Amino acid sequence: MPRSGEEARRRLQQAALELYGERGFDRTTTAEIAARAGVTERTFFRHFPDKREVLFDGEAALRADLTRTVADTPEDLPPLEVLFRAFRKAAGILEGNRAFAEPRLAVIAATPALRERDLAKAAAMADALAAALGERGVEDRLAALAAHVGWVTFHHAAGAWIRESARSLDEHLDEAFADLRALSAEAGG
Amino acid sequence: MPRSGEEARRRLQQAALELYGERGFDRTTTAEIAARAGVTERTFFRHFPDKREVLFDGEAALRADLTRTVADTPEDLPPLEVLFRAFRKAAGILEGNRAFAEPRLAVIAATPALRERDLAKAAAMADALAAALGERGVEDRLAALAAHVGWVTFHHAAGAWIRESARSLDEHLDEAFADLRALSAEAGG
DNA sequence: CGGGGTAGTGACAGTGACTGACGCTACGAA
DNA sequence: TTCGTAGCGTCAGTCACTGTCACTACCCCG
Repeated sequence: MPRSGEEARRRLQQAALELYGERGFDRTTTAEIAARAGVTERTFFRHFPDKREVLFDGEAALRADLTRTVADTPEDLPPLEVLFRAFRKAAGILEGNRAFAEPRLAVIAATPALRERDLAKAAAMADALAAALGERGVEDRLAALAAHVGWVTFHHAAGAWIRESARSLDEHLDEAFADLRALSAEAGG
Repeated sequence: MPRSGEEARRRLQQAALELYGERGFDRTTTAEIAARAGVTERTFFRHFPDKREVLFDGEAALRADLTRTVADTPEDLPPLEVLFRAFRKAAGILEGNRAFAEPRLAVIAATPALRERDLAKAAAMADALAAALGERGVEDRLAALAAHVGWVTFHHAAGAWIRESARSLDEHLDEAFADLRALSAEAGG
């Protein structure tokens, strides 16, 4: 029924998130998601390659945004600092999506199949960030390490932000990266 | 046909590995695996929960072996050193399984669905190692970090061992952990 | 204003992963 | 020998996912 295509896509995401939350991922069928979104099952698979991916649609945009920011950061800063600034810049997008992000993380945490996909997305994200750092001249292995560490720190901050509604994602990012610096400092040797 | 149960299991693993290598993971059906192993498709799913898991059967045993070794290491050593010794001790198991390990890694590297599962197994392994370190009195966050870093280093060494047949897994482990120490030393700050 | 291209969709059929239920048989213990 | 059980075969069924074709709303160009 929806004409624009983008609208159907959004309704499918919303319906999937609701149903995964209500009955659990395993006990909801793609046909049910499509029905709640007012389309056919076939249309679901036209928008998303599989039943899991419907919850990870924003990742590509986030990845593009982060890597572009990393590439465009002008100053000659240490790798983790570059990542930190990119995360702070991207935080705004997430802040506006909290109503979607919160139940999303809850469902992922409760579903092994979704945690698996989440790990794969994290690995892809780290690879992309490492490549972006490499473009800045950071040596390969150092870039890879910084990208992985940076991403898990961001992920950690996002989780804390969801659990602790009171403070902003920016504050959680500041705190997480401060903790990281402290950890690194005391781990010397 | 096989009577012991364990024999059917091994034949299913062997058949799956061969077929995944010959036609690729996506183009082999569980029925074909079962047929080559001389059993029914239903029996395949009695031994393995899904089509991917047939390649990850040894992980539980390896995990048990590693955590036990970590727990039993008597001296008061730094966390990464404890892990390093556990890996060296477990290396013997893998050395004897090279004929299985080599094509296995090739298939995993070539198949996104299997890489996803591999990442999940790595995360589970790191969690188990972190818990084992925690039992030794290592502080939680430090244990988690050491476990993750240790596991990726082990994984890295195992990959190098597969690619470079000439040298033993022990040698690759020595080199990987030496590299890790050098990296950590130069990263201070 | 009319006609053709196209993007998004519905309908339908089909494959293959995975599950539940039931019955059979080989084998070890009593 | 008999009985319990573990491993297996068989069958039916659900559901994720795919290929194909036809339809329709919209958009652009004439």
